[in-house]
Amino acid sequence: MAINIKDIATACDVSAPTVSRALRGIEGVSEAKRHEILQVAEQMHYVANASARSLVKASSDLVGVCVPTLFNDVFASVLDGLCQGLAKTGISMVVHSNSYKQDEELKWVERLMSWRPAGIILTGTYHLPRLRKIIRASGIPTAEIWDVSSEPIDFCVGIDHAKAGRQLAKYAIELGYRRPGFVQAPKGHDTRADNRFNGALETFREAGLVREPMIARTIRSNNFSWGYAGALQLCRRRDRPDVIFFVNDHLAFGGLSACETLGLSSPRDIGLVGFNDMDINAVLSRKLTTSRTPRARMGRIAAEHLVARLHGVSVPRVTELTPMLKSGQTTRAQ
Amino acid sequence: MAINIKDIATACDVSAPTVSRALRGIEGVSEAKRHEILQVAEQMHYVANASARSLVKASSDLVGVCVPTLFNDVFASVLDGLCQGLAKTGISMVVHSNSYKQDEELKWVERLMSWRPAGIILTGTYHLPRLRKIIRASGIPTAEIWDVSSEPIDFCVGIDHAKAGRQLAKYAIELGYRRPGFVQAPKGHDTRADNRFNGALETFREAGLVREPMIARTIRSNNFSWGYAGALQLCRRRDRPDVIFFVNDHLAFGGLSACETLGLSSPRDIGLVGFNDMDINAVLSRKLTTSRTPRARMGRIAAEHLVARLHGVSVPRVTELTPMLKSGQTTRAQ
DNA sequence: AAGAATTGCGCAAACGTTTAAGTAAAGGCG
DNA sequence: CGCCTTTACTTAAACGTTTGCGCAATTCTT
Repeated sequence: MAINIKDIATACDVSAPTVSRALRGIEGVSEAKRHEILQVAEQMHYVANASARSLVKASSDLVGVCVPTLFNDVFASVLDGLCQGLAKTGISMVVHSNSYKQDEELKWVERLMSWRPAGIILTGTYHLPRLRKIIRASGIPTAEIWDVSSEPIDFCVGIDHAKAGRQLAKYAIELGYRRPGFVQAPKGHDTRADNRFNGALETFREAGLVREPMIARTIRSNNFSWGYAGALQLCRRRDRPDVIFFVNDHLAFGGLSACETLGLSSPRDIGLVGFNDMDINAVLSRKLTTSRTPRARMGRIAAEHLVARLHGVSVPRVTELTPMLKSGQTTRAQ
Repeated sequence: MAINIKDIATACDVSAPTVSRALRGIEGVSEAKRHEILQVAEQMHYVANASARSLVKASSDLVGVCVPTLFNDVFASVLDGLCQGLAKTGISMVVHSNSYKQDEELKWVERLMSWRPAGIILTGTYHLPRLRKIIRASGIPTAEIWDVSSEPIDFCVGIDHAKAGRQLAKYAIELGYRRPGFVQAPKGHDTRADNRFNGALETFREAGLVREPMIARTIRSNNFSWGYAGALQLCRRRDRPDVIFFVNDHLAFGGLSACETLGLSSPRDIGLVGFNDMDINAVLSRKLTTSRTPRARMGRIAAEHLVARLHGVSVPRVTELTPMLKSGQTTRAQ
């Protein structure tokens, strides 16, 4: 049915390997023949068979990418950056969203492996042991993004979330906040968020300010209502926090609305702190205090490093980028 | 290096085809042998070679998905829905974001074809003629989502954007708005947005209300500032519009900020209308007037239909879903 | 109990490409 | 002119699966 290399070979009166070489631009084919072959291939609508190629090469030009969610500019940015960085090298992306579930990530990687992918990109540095083992054993170049670890599977490009949490907490303390509240994910749901939380909490503890942290750990169908519900829960306490840290900006926006609902005004009555600096923040009249994560850069670097690795060039095991604190109008002025 | 079916065959003292049949759960292998084979495969860490399988089957268990952008809840929703709908059937998604560029979509499809994908999912129903030809010729089940057309390549699942535009315009006219402005994409950039625009404009024209429509056609680095800039442009005109239609909610939020900057209050001084009903809208104290697009449902249906097609079951050529008008607080009350 | 049907398996070929090894012709050099 | 090198190609084998066919052993029929 579909045209293959042999059909072209017959049409051009040469052998299959010659066609193969001509198509790949490899030495050993006369200029005349090559030209003829390319022309015939074009007009016969020849489409190479990637499976056959992968079979003999024992490796494909596919790269697997697993993100925890697609409903987040961070991962959209990363995917977008990867897409642009990889597409020009002829690599295709096999994408999966695992809803923050490690076992689903593992299952997906196991399926992915059957394609002998050229590279793998995972989110975060916490994975099931079996996953680490499988990937390590395969020797496939693997990037872990968004988080950093001293012992990546292969190499990582990300930020130190605990540090980021500390930075935000330190800033809040300087502003005079003393009773922090946290709208978090259930433990283990989002390890990076947990790390930010722990970093922030530690900082408050070291300043001797917090014993029992006020935490809301609910999850809702979407990020905004999750933040809304969490903020509501915290603000209704008798010892209402004077500042709330949200898992990310999405939740913080929800929190902002919750405060309005309760008649609380930010920053007068309560401080609100997000994370990521979503694009929407740029156009808000009352900007959120948050931390700008360099996600586009992260995607670009991850793509570059991965491509380098595919060419056999070695890359740094750990590439730590730094988020930038952005003081907004949801915390009091200095 | 990697374990293959023959290694297992040797270890179990059977032939390769028997192992193949055992692993695939196909008749013709005794229960005892099958059990032994599965066990040995497991402990030898056997990973099937998808390329080899695809080669002989002349088709892979990959599905290609192309979206115009990832920075939009609509396509995040769709991808998420597809991911969940397809993953359980063992299908992997090859994803590409083409930045609304048709020629890039074409190039990507050409690359994709080399994998002999089981299915293809495209966004919208406008494509380069060559792309239609290629896909039609391949006979690969193909879904076109987000838009509908009476002549889909194969089948489509989406909404009628012109109708959606008309619905919003009709509502605005009922509310008494008479001088619409439009913050649009450059012509041809986003065909669906153009259709919504045309539908809305027509409706105003039919009501005898508009001669020369007021249009801002700028693009900015992100949607929010794009809407901001567009609104600014329209509001500074001497004959300022009394209602502005934005390509989507993202832009409308930017527009809302622009109005605040200019000291204009919505809905008192100006009406603002978005599209999509982004999740954030649910928690805003002043909700945007917009149109709720059934994107999650769209993704689910597209996945279901595609899976059905893969099993040889036929599906309706055109599945039209309907968006739901959501009146908010950025247009005056009825 | 003889023939027919079924079960459980092996053998060989095929899928489309790449790669290694080989060969004939052409060109270079003394 | 004979030898060596280079160029342009061919042939054969390999990659890991699946599939169609064949064949023996077992079970079922009458």
